[in-house]
Amino acid sequence: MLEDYVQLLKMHDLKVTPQRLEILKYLDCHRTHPTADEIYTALKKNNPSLSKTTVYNSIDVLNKHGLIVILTISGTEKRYDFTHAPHQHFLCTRCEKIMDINIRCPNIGKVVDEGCKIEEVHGYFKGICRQCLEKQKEKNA
Amino acid sequence: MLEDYVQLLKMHDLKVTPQRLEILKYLDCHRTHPTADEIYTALKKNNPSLSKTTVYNSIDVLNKHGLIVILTISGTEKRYDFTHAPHQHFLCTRCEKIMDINIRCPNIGKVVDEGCKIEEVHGYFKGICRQCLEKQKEKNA
DNA sequence: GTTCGTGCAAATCTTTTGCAGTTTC
DNA sequence: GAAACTGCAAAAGATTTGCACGAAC
Repeated sequence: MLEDYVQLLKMHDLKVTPQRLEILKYLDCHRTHPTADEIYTALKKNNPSLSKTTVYNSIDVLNKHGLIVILTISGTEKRYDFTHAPHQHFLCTRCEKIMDINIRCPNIGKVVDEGCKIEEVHGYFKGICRQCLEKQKEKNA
Repeated sequence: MLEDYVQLLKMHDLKVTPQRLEILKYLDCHRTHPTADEIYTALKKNNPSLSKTTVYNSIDVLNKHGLIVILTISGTEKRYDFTHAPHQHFLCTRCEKIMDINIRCPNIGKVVDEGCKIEEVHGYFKGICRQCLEKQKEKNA
C-alpha cells in the first residue's frame, strides 16, 4: 500500500514527496538489488521529469534513516536493498546476478570484543551460481 | 625477501617484472588495505615512471591468480589486501579506517545447499571503532 | 513563508581501453 | 623472436556538487 510508505517516511520525519514514495515502493517490490541507474530508468517511464540526482539524493536520505541498505558486493557500482530481515548476498561472477542467501552464522554481528560498535553487517559471497554451473555441465557433456 | 615474491610469481607462471614485485611487496608489507592510488603514490617515489595503468593491470593479474584480494567494503573505491589467513573487515564510518577483525563463524563458507559454488567470502562490518568511541566519550565528558 | 527537495548541467573520481614502444623468457 | 607488460592519453562510468526553481509543511 502506498499509504504504508507515507507512514514510513513520516515516522522518520522525512518529507513525503512522490519521488521518495516511488523509490521506496520500487525497492520494496523489486528485491533484485538494483543500481541507481536501474531505479532511475524504471521510474522515469511514469515520471519523465525524474532526475538521477533525485534518485541519488533520495537513496541517501532513505539509507541514512535505515529504510534501505547499500550493497557494495559489486565493486563497480552500488546496489540497493529495501531493509528487511537480515540475510547475506551471493554474487555470481559468471552471470553477475546477486541473490539473497541465508547462512546460519550465530556469531555474526556479535563482535564487541575489540570495543567497537558494530552497526552494519554484510556477508558477501562470490562464486558460481547453480544455473551457471549447470550450463557449464551441459556444455562439457 | 624479494626472492620470495619472485618465486611467488613464477609459481603462478607470471612474468617477473619490477613493478609486480614492488606491488606485491608493498601489499605484503602494508596490510592497511590501500587504494590503487595509495599504492601508486607510494611506489612512484622510487620509480617515477610507474603508471597507474600498470598498478591496475598488476592488481588485476595478481588478483586473478589469488595472490591478492579485492575489498569492496568502501563503496567509493576498491582496496587491496595481500592474501593471507581468512579474516573479516571492519570499516569505521567515522574515521574511515578499515581494520582486520576475526569473527568465529564456523558456518561461513560452508554453504553448498543451494547448489552454488562459493569461491570467495567477505565479511564486512561497519560501525564506530574504539578510538572514535573514546574520542566521543571525552568530548561528551 | 520558510525550509527542504528536485532537477539540470558541470565537475569529480575511479577505473578501463587503445595503442606504441619495451621487456621478459 | 614471440608473447606479454608498461605507460601514456583519452574514454568511460558512477556519483557528487552548485545552483535556481518549486513543493511540502
